[in-house]
Amino acid sequence: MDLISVEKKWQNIWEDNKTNSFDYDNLSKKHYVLEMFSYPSAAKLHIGHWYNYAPSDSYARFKRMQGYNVFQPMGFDAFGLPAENYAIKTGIHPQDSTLNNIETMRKQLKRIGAMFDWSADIVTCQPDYYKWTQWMFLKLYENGLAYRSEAPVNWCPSCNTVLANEQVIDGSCERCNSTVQRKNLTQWFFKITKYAEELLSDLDTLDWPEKTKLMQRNWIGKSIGAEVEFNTDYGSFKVFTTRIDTLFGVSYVVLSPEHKLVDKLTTPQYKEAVNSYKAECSKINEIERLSSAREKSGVFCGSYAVNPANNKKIPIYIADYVLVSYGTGAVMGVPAHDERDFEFAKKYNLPINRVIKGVHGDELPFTDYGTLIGSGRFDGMTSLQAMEEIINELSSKGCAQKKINYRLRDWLVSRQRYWGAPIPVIHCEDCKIVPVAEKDLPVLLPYNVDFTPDGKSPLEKCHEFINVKCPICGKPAKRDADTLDTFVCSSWYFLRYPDSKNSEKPFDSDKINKLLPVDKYIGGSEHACMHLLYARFFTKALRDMGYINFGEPFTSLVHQGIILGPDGNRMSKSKGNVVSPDEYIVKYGSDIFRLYLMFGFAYTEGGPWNDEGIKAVSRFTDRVEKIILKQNSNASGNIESEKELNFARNFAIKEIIADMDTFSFNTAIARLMEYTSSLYKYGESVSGSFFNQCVKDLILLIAPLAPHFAEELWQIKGGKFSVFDSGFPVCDEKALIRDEIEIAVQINGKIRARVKLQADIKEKELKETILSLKDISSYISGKEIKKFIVVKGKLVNIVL
RNA sequence: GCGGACGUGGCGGAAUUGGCAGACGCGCCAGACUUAGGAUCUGGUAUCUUUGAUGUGGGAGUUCAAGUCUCUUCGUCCGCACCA
Repeated sequence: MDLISVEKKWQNIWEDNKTNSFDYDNLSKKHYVLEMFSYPSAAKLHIGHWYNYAPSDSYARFKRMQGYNVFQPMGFDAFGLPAENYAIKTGIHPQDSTLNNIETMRKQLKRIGAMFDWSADIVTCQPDYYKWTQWMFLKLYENGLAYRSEAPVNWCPSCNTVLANEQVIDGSCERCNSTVQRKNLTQWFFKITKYAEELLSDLDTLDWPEKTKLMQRNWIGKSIGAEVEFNTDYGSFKVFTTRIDTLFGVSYVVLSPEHKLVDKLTTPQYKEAVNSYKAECSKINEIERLSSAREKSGVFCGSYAVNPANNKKIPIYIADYVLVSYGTGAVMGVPAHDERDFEFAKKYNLPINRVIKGVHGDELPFTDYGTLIGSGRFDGMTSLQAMEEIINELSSKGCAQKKINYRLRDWLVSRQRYWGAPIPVIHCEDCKIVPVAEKDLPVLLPYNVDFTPDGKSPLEKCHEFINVKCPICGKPAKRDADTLDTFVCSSWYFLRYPDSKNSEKPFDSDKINKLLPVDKYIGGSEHACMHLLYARFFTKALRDMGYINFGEPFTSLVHQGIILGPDGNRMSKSKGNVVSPDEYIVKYGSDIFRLYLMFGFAYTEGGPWNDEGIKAVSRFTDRVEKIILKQNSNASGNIESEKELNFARNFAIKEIIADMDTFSFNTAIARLMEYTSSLYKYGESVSGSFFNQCVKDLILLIAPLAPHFAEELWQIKGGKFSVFDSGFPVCDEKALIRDEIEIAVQINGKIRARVKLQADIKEKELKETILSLKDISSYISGKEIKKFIVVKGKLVNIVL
């Protein structure tokens, strides 16, 4: 079969017949299948896109054949840094390069032959989409979920620009190699932490990979503890601790270098040392700062604090292993019972006071729970009792309280860049922050801007954009010059698809409530903690605002693996190991390529590219085609053969259904190969009518996996268009019942014999039969049988 | 460093979730057909000192039974909040 022309033929027929358009009037059996949308940073689809989309489409087609009304849209996540960097390098405007890339990618996506409903297409960089991204911002702001605060950015002093983390290589700017510094800017945040608890607890309701849920749990990082207030001569500060039972062992406290009180607490004598330490810290990133392999460093600030438990004066240090962004930005140092504090105390000769005793183990630091010592009236209590009691006593004095902390931080959404959705806010000297009115959306991103990096947000330099009249007082005012993180665009796109052309609202709530949540979401696991968490946050926020009636966007989630280069490394231009799908599509056609992607890898694992197996898949479709086109005019058939073939057929149906539901495409294809072999083996000895039924099922079974190929064969065999509206085969369980089954016989766990027995044999009879076997009785003679374990229908184990 | 995963023949991978390790395929070997074969078909293929024994990165443990569970160790990969 000339697959290339067959594919073109059916793609046209499907498009003309609107075969893949979603039926909005039949939502009772809807199935929303969503793949993470494409990011058009390069003009071409790479193997990663194919690997994400083609197998997912096979799943979607399978569900459709099972009678579901499948909605499978596609779009483009079109804002972002790479397009802007490309523009800085080449002078080609991000909008031009992006829209061009999208055009090419759309054509290539169509050649996959996936059943994307292109009428629902969205492009996030177009005003009719980002208008509603801005609307989301306004709604979050109205509901107290967006606020401004200072936050550090990576600043390159030589390029005069803010750098993304990815542009910082070993603390230096990727372009000019200068040392990157941290600089505080006032920026917008979304209050995702308000939903920390729900984001955590609702994970239990989701059909997601356990590892992904675990990663999100750890990312949210709930810890239950207490806040304790320490007084100083210059004001008080709080520390967060999960081990308030060790409070009597505190020998110092540490503030993070960015803590608000640092300057106040630093005495003139120590000013110089503290300032130079702070300057050093601003050059190191957080991952390095938290590394426990790095030697701890810190500096005394000259002041002392009072431990509220025992009124002891303890020194206050500034150290970079404490982060402002977590807890209170201050910790109490208990060297005897914490690894990091222990190291720090040894380095700076601070006292190490043991206050917890364990059952065994005298070595310090001792980080387990135990019994209190040296803690006044709390001596003798267990750690757990003491936590309770110490909090009670201190909270009555007003200097401690129970506190739950999350590692999760609020989401910083401001970007000092051009290629993103403008933040719909106006800054007026008198009226302060003025959100743009909904009727004035979208705030259009101007085309003519200078986005070369020179210290200012590109939009700030665009006068016709930045200068406006204040909508309240009419005085000259300025727009916010920053744009939104592209993760904001992708946090709600799944809500837009079902109503993508709505110009009145982001979506129609009734429609969305019927079509969502997404039933199956497929995309890379690298999104486990960010995109997937942000999308969940948006969903919950929109629910609480009353726009939708569900709280989780993605009921079920699957991660595809990564296809690596033939050398086992990630594909990259610089490594020269990029494999392009195009050459294979031209040579074999898209169905063969799709089949190979599904057969050659474990879907969730991926692995190094190797095209040896693609021939095998091609050979397989040839075999399928030949057997399907074979004539069998037998009036009647051999009963044994028909029974065997019927078993093979129904076994394949049953297994393939289970495999398709779990994205286990490689085993589904293996079962199809077995079934095809059975057709070769028994095809000539069965009746013509039975053979035709079997062949028809083969076409239906292969249809989701090789859609054009199957549609063509279906037509040749006289089937009614389309094969995808012809139903998926259903397993006849009766055909799977066998009269005889093989039982493995183990002695002390080792296989010594196999016997064929009647399937319905009674246990007593089975035992007798097995013990009388020649192979077995020789092992047993003269020994006592301690146990006789029967695993029904599989094996027995005789323990001597 | 922290968090998460993975490790099975020469290779890609399977294993009903604790029950016959290596399904299916590639490669290789042998045979058939053929003027011819990098086509097609059939059979074989974990290893070894082969009446048996060993074997799922290494070491220990739980169990009648471990690729699967526990501990430990080595190696590889992903994420770490401004790449998306």
